[in-house]
This record gives sequence, C-alpha cells and structure tokens, in this order.
Amino acid sequence: MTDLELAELIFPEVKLTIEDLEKRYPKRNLKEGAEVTRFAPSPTGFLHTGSLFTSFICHKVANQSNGVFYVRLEDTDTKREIAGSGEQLLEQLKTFNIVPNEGYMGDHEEGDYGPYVQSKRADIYKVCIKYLISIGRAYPCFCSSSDLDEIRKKQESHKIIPGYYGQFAKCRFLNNEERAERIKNGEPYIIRFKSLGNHLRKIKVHDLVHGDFEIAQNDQDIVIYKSDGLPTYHFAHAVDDHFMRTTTVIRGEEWISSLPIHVELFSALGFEAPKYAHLPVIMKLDEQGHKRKLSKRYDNEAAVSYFLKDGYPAESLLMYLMTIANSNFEEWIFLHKFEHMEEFKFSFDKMSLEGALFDMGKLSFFAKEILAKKNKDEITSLAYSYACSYNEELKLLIEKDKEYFKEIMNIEREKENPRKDYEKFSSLVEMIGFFYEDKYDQIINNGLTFNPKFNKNDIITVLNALKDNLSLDVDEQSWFALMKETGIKLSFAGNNKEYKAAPENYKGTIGDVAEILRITLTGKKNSPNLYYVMKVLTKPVCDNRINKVISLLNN
RNA sequence: GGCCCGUUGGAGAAGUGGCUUAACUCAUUGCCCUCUCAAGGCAACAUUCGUGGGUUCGAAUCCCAUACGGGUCACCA
Repeated sequence: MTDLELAELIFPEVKLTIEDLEKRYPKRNLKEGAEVTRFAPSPTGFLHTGSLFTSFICHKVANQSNGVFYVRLEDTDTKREIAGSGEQLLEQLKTFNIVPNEGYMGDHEEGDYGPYVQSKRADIYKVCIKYLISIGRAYPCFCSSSDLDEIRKKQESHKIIPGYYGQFAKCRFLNNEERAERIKNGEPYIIRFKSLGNHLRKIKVHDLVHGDFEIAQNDQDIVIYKSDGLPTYHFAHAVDDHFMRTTTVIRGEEWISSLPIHVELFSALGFEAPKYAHLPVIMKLDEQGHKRKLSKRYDNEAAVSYFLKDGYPAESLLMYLMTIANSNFEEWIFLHKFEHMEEFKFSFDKMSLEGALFDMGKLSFFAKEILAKKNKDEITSLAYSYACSYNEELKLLIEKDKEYFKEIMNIEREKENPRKDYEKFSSLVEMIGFFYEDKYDQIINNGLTFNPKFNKNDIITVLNALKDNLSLDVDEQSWFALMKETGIKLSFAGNNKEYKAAPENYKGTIGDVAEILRITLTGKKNSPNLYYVMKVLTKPVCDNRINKVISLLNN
C-alpha cells in the first residue's frame, strides 16, 4: 500500500489539495516592506498583560509599515476554553485602541484569509495533513497514553531525552498495511509528523530581536492531529501563518525552544517560513526575590482587567509597555510632551533581550502625566466611561451635575504645570467626594480633626472672621491677602519667619489659619488650592459649611 | 538534568576598544519654593559594568573559563 493510498484511506472526504489552498489564499498585494502580523490568543481566560504587550507590538509593527494586523483565535484546546472569553479579549483590546484590520473581531470575522477561528479550519488542516501522509511525512499513531508513559519512564531511567522520536517512535515503523488494518478495525489513533531531523545537528536561525543563533534540529515526531480532530499548536501555526500570509510572527520568548519544530514543519509542507520576533517576557520579583514570569494565579498585574478596574488610563499602560519595548521611547515621549505616542517608530533592534520587571511606580508616573495633560472635557469623559463600567457611586456623582464635575476636575488644570494628583479613577470618589453636600455631611458627622493646639473658641473665632472677610470676587492674590490680613488681626503670624523669630507673640501662623479653613470646608488636611476649591463650591456653600461646623463645635 | 536565551544602580536602560571621573527616565533621600497636598526647581544616589583570568598603551565594550537568573522539554497554547 502506498502512502498516497493510506492518505486516501484516512481522509477520503478531502478532495482539495495544497495547490487549491494556495490559489484560494494568494499572496497579499502589499507595498514593499509592509508587514503582516497577527495576534493569536486562545480563548482561555482574561487578557494577560504579556498578551497585551505582544498584541500592542504586533499592531504597531503592522501600522507603521502600512501592513496588516489581524487576530486569529486559537481555540483548539476545547478542554480549557472559557465561553465568551474570545469576545472579551477583543473588547479589552479595543479599550487600548488595538483594533485589527482583519480577522476575528469578537462577534464576526472580516477579511479574505479566513476563517480566522481555528476550530472552523478543520478542512484546511486536513488537506495539509493528507498531503504530509501522502508524501510519507506523517503517519497514524496508535499508542495510548499508557504506552507513552511507559516510553517516558524507560527514557527517564536511562537518562536519555524523553519524547516520541527515533527508535522510540514505535508507530513510525508500522507498514501501511498494518496501519490500514488497525484503522479499519476502529482502533483510535492520532497523526504524528515524521521528523527527519537529527538532535545532534544544529540549524541556524534568525530572530528579529535575538539575532542569529544556533539550535539543535528537531527530531520529535510530534502530534499534529489530535483525537478530537483538531490540530496542535505547532501544526496550526505553520498552516495558518502560511495561508494567512503572515510576514512576521511576533510572540513570547517561550516559543524559541519550539522553533526547530516549526522550521521543519514549514519545510516539510513546502512553505516559506516567516520572520520571527520572540519578545522578552514581563517578569516580577516573587517573595523570595526570584524573578518569574507574571503569573495569572499570583499576580494582579498579570490581568489587564486589573488596571482597567482600578481606572488607570489605557494610554498609560501602553506608554509603560512601550518603555519596556524600546527604551529610547522614554526620551522621545518626554520630547513630545506625552502626546502622540502613535508617531513613535518602534524598532526590534532597540528591544532589550531580558525580561523586564513590571514597575508599578513607573506606570503611576505615566498615568499622572497623561491625566494632567487632558483638558476638563477629556478627563470628564474618561472618568465617566470608567464609572459606567466599574464605579456606580462615581457615575451618580458625575450624572448629578456634569458641569460641576468638570469644574472640580478643572481646578489648577488650565495652566503651565497642571496638578498631577489624579492617577487612577478608582480613587476619585475619595479625593473629590467633599465637593458634594451629602458626602461632605457624612465627613463632618464622622468628626473633624483640628490641630489640638487650638481650642474650640479659637477655631470659631477664626472661622467667623474668615466668613465675614473672605471675598471670592477678587483674584487669588487679593484673596490670600485678605486671609492674611484676617489672620494677623487675630494675632497669627503672616509668615513662618516672623513666627519662628518670636513664637510666643503669636497664636500660630497663617498656615494654621488656612488649615482650619481647609479642614472645615473639605474635611481634609490636604486639598488643592483653597481659593479654587472655594470658587467651585461658591461663597454661599462655603458660608453654609462654616456655619455647620461652628454649630457642630458648639454642641 | 539536556538544550536555548540572558547578566550594566532599587527599577527601565544608554553604551559596539580611548569623547565614560558609565547618559537619560522612574523610584528613593535631602534642600528650596509654598496656605496644605500634588507639582516645580536644585542636589545626592554604580570608582564600576555577575565573577576570575587573558589580549591591549588603554576594556562595560574583544577572547577564555566559571557563577547566577530565566525559558523549554504534552493528544496546552
């Protein structure tokens, strides 16, 4: 029995050939230098920070070369699949402005190189597997998992490389008659690739980020077609990236070690291998001080949803990731005042080879810079869309009076060096709650903590004087002059130097006066510039709050 | 354990034989400014590039050895 006949026996229903597929998926008509990249997630859970990193780079590389970025869903592991996670993945990418030009879009597919979901590509894989069988480069394997265990144990006890290869690849030595017989008898089987490689020989490979290096040839007869009728990753990678005409495969560094498999697969299929870029993995220091890959199980930072829920601006995460990708980006973005990062030219040569430790502090820095750059309308709409997804309380506050919210967000914003105190939207309610009357009432009813060196009457005197004398119809400087004047009349020192020179002559400093007012109006020891806070609150509200506090003190 | 990749400060890193008494950024610390905070300004923070040898007038940069860290060895991707 010939190999061709065996192939026919196993896949009688497959009529198409590789040539037919080549015609159906012709080479893309793109300009010289245009890169076709792909992000190929499995729908097994939330978007990992490392995946965001990879997809971001893929997107960037395609965009800056006027190429194509597409998404392919690798759903061949039906056991681990989590329903709906594919859609969610795409949804999350979208919040980062990573939108594919074609491929799997979540609820539908776009493009001429589909289907883009692997479970829908069974026919295509079968054509390729049938071809490999017909040329003797793939064969059915009847080994059970206990057979494989046995082989492994034997190998381990002899301290030789484990796996299904060479002499250990039992089913490789079956003749086609035996194979046909066992298949006809209904014995379960899978299909393995027949490797011609020699572990002792090396192949030269080139990687866009690692450069040239040598690696041992593959000699494993890996499974390419599982008992569930779906291909394994390695095989699907070769077939899909060929027929989808990917020019550069960008993926995590953990794939380097399977590169020899992929190289051999491409060559056996008669396909030209794509360029490869293996990205460093994002790491974290564990409790023992060891570096390890960001882990879904142990690290919050591993899930992109964590940052989204906490309300970090999406842009800040991207900026941070670009910093890891190309360190010259930092200089560039400073020069460009934290704007238009999409104009930055990413380059694989400038990529570091070592996995960076995830740096939360740096993320915070970028988050503050970015939020400080937004105008009041932009930051309001960002806050609002965050609130709609994650924070009901904030949503209600904003909806109560959008203009009022804008004015709060605008305090010390429209100036050369805007305030940089907003980092993530999850802390917004805590920071600005006092601007809202019912929140404010809660705060003062919980009790205000004034400086213990002032007694009740001191505080009431100060507050009454301020209420009578502080006008908001003047500019900031005059306002402050009024406060100073008021303080001095009540024998507070106008500045620190005077006070330090003779503390016994004064009740305190002008800072103490301001603190009393600040605590009264905001319930906090720290707040933005009091003048602007009062402007937003308005004079009547301020007076009302002062009265409330005075009557509380009198009780 | 085999194989592969990597190793410059607390973190990200620049650096490819003399311009490096190791850039820049984050963090940290101190001072200044200031009604508080967030900022902003100024300053400090690796005599040394994992370690040991060598080549050279000269090395973080070249060579050799060694240590350490990470990845990977599935009908998972």
